Amino acid sequence: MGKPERRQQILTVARDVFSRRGYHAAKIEDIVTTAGIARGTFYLYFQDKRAIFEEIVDRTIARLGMSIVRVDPSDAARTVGDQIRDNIRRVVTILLEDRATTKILLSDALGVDPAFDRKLLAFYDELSSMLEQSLRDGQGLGVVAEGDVRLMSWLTMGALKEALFQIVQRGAEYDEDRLVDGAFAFFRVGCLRVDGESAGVAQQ
Amino acid sequence: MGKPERRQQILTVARDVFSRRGYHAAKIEDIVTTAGIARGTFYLYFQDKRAIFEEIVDRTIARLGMSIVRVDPSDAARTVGDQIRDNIRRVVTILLEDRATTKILLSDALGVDPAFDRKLLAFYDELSSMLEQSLRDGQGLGVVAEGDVRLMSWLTMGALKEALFQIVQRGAEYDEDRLVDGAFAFFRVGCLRVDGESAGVAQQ
DNA sequence: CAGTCGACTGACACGCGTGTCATATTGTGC
DNA sequence: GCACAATATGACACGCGTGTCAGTCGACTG
Repeated sequence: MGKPERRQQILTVARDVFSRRGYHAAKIEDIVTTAGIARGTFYLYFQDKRAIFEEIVDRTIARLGMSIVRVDPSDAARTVGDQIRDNIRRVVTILLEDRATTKILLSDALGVDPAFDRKLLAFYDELSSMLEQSLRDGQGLGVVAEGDVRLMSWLTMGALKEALFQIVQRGAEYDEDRLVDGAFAFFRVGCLRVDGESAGVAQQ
Repeated sequence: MGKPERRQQILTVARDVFSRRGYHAAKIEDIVTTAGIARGTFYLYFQDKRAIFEEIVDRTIARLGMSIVRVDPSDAARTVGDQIRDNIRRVVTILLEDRATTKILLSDALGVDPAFDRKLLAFYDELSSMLEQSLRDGQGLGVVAEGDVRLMSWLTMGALKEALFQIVQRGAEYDEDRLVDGAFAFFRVGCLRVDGESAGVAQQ
């Protein structure tokens, strides 16, 4: 087996092991025996456990980062709603494509080590800021509800994260379109239909 | 110091250490030195590291479980909307009350060990099922939008979890009312205002 | 066939953190 | 101020997983 193939093989095996056991419970021994190689071979290809983990997660993070396209309200071809929906779809597609990595990203990636935590939180921050800015722009255009955009961006990100986590966590099949449309509808009109009857104070 | 006080002291210190360092990075040594006691003393009060962690998390989980009250549509005094808002408020109050524990619960609790993971996931499942059932009931009453209730319950839970996580993670002050009202508004009417213009397929 | 080189091997040493236990210290009733 | 229990101590042994490195193997070369 050539060097690049071996490297890729170890990466794939490691991804599955991390996904199954979680970062801390996953032993190099597990990866090595599953891959059918010796302990030492692993260290010819990766510096250490953290390095291979980081590489696995980084790939998906990078793809996610690329997948989000700024909404252009002046685009005559695609409505703002459709552009938003497309963003959701791209994120969902990437994350459902490689479920093992998604599970790692959404449940084990935090708590690996302080430096990596910072990196991951920085990524989420970046996403969140981008979303926040988009929402603010949207408010100016009247396509986003009034209110705290920072909170909205958290709520939005969290909603999608949890849905994707549940789907990959349970290994359940779940139709991509169903998820994208369901999430989009949720962001567009919420889920409660209690308008008018609530005696609560209106926000803002 | 009496036995119960000492026990409580260790619990409090441990909570802070877990919150700061995360489960795996937190050493018994850290807890013990912070509490100003000897290593052996710790083991007089708790069986092991996992046991004290579990006790910390269990408390909050139990409180959360108790805090959610079934919505009663026939209640003349409180509208359905207000009852839902109250549920959100109770959850938020509990989780913002003890931010250290909330941070542990929302970022470190998964990946501690397989048995504990199952337990935690079972709890989330329970919450999710309860919510799902409520949403289904709500659909019957016309106060919940049509659509996949399971997905809605994930989106809802995730939205709240992320918002709370971000707040405690950053140690940011965030007004409880602002959060409750913002989240409620989000669940009620979403955040996008792109009605009519979207050429996308309507869900369901 | 000897020589060289890259890929692979796996026994082992090392560090680290946990949990124990024999001992010390503190507190209490008489 | 003694006896005895309750509480606390911390050096230590143990297990475990990581990362290393001296050495094997086979392929290719002149």
